[in-house]
Amino acid sequence: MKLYNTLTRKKEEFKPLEENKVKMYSCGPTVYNYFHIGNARPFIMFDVLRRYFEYRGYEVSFVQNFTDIDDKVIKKANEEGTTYDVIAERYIKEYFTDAQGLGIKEATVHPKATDNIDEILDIVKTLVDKGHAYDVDGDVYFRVRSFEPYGKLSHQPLDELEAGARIAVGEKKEDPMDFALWKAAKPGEPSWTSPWGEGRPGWHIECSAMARRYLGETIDIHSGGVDLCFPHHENEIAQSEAANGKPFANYWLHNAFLNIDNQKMSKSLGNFFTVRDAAGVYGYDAIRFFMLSAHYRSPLNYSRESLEQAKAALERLNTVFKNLRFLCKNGAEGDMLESEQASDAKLPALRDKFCEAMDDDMNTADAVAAIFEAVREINTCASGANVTKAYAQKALEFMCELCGVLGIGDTEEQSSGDEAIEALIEARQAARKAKNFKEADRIRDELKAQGIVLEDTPQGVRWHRA
RNA sequence: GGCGCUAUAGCCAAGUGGUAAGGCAGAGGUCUGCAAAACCUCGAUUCCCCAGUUCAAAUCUGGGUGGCGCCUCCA
Repeated sequence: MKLYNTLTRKKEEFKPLEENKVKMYSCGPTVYNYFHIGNARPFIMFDVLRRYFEYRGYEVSFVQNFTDIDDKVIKKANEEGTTYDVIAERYIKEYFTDAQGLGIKEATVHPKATDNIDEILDIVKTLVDKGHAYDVDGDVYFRVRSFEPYGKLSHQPLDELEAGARIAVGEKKEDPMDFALWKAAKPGEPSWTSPWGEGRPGWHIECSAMARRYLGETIDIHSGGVDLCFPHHENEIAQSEAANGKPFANYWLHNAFLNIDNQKMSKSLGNFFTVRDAAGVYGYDAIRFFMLSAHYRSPLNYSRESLEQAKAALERLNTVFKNLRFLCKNGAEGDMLESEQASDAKLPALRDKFCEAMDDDMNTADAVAAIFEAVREINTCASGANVTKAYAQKALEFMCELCGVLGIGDTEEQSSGDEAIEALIEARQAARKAKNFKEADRIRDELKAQGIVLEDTPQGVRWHRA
């Protein structure tokens, strides 16, 4: 599998540290609100990467943190007259609600920054001891000039960065580029005891600490949004490598931004959407499908039209699942027909196409295309009057396999039994048999009013909720 | 100023040296009592513009134009 590595700016063959194992760390949300549609992109895309590794037989350790202490969390707590941990717990819960809706699997570990203060302090102490950090009035800063490779991820020469850096009034740093590892407590703020007095961790250090604690000093893959490349990820590298004396992550993956109507999402432009809101309009599954329709490193534009197109495409996909499940119950008994064997024999090539796409830096757009080629093949074959259960079963397994990797489509069967509906369908069938189409259509309309859509097939009546 | 990304049919979007995937929308047809779903057919002689390299370029090079991002604790 090839992955584009921001560190080298090249697609590279993925080679794990340990055979058949992958250690991944992905930057998670700051829990002070519902997460927004832009946050959803890395969550979904790196979930797909994780699923694909698992599909290919890797044992994946996937860590995604919750930033539960930071200015925004504290601000929200103050606004509500409560404490940071109440806010954090609430939005961690809400994260899981949205993540589950979007089909994002739980990480192996979802650590919180505040559960890792000891690990954080351990790294800060090491950095101070080694001369990479210094304390001023209870703050501790990382001395960027002491880490020679600084800038290797964002490919920015330090002097150029420095030219753009803003020096705040009352700045205590030795150098404008230095960043906070530990912040002295301000009155009324939550704090923890440290060798430099009461305080709380800076933002960047938590990821270095949690990655090391749960995955080790060197990990395979670190991922996140492209905006985190600098300074967040650059700083993580500086902290981890200066402290541990080892490479931090072998592969750095960054997803491109999600724009809203071709503009950057921002509160001031009024184009800020939470996943919760968007899901209410289009459904979680359409949002996920939409994300997969483009390559993760290409900018993607969120618009009403795009989401509606995604929803329509997903319906086509889900119709296949409905049809195949129906045929598994109502199809013909016996061995596959010759035409079905021929169709079945075409599927492995499409699986290969799917994998080739995924192997090429996780090209989900191409992978989805391969799935739709399979959809056409299966629909064509499964449209006759003599479709066998055997073929429907094999086709369904194939679809579940590929769609399962991407986490799209109705790969799980929905329970649908409803006697009242079945009775009406029977009555309509009797009317149709008697050529009483007026009555048959009346019953169909009656069901339609209840959101039940009927479809007549050679194998009988198939129905689903609209 | 520094570092990058991007421009493909009405729309979304792959393809990055060998003659344009897939989806949505649209038109016609088949099937159906009528529907629905599905299937078939139709759509870029062409990939922002100009020049160049090559037997061959959407794909490489140079120039231009448009859009966007990072360099401010934003995924």
